[in-house]
Amino acid sequence: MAGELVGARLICDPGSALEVVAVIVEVEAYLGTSDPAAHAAAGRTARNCVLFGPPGYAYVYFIYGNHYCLNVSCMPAGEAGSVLFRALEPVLGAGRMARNRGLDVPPAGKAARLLTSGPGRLCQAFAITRQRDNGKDLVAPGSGLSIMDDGFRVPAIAATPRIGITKAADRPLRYVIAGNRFVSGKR
DNA sequence: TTATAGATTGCCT
DNA sequence: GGCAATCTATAAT
Repeated sequence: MAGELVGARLICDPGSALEVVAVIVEVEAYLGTSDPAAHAAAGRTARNCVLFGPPGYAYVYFIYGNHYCLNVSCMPAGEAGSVLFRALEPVLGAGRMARNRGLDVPPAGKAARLLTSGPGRLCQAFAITRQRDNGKDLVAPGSGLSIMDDGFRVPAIAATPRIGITKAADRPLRYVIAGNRFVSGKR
C-alpha cells in the first residue's frame, strides 16, 4: 500500500556533485477514477495521462500558478492510482536544496522544515519541474530521479485525513512518520 | 471565448 | 488570520 513508500528515499542525480537525497516522511494516496479528489477522477487528459500508464512513473503537475507537485503512479496501466509526495527529510545535499529554493544557506533549527515540508517546497528543493521530470521512471536507476527503498522499516506510521482538498477529505489516506518534524502542517 | 476552481506557499496586517 | 501569484483543466457564455 501507499504507506510502504514512507521511509524510502528520493534521490536526484546520484553520483554527481549535484546529488540530493531525502527520506520520504509524508505521502497521500489518490485512488484514481473512483476518487473524487484525484486528478484522474474526470478521466484521462493530456496532463494526467502518466497516471494511466504503468506504475513507478513520475506525475508532475503545476498548481495554483506557482507550485509543482510530485506523484508516482502505482497501479497497472489502465488504472490511475497514485501517491503524492508531501514532505521529505533532507539526508544529503541540504545546501543544494536551499540554493534551489533561493536561499544561500540551509535554514537551521526550527526553520529547517521550510526546506522540504510541503508538496510545493519539496519539488522546488529538488528542482523538479513538469518539463524536466514528468513521465520519468522513478524505479529504474539512472533516470536522474529515483526512489530507493532501503528496506528500513519505520517504527510508527500514522494514517490521517488528506490535506488541502475539498472532496472526500475525510478518508484517512495520508501516511506520515509519527512525530517527524518535517511532516507538513501545523506543529 | 471567457470564467472559475484548485492536491500551495509566502508575505501582508 | 487574510490574500495575491498566475498555470491547467473544465464549465459556462
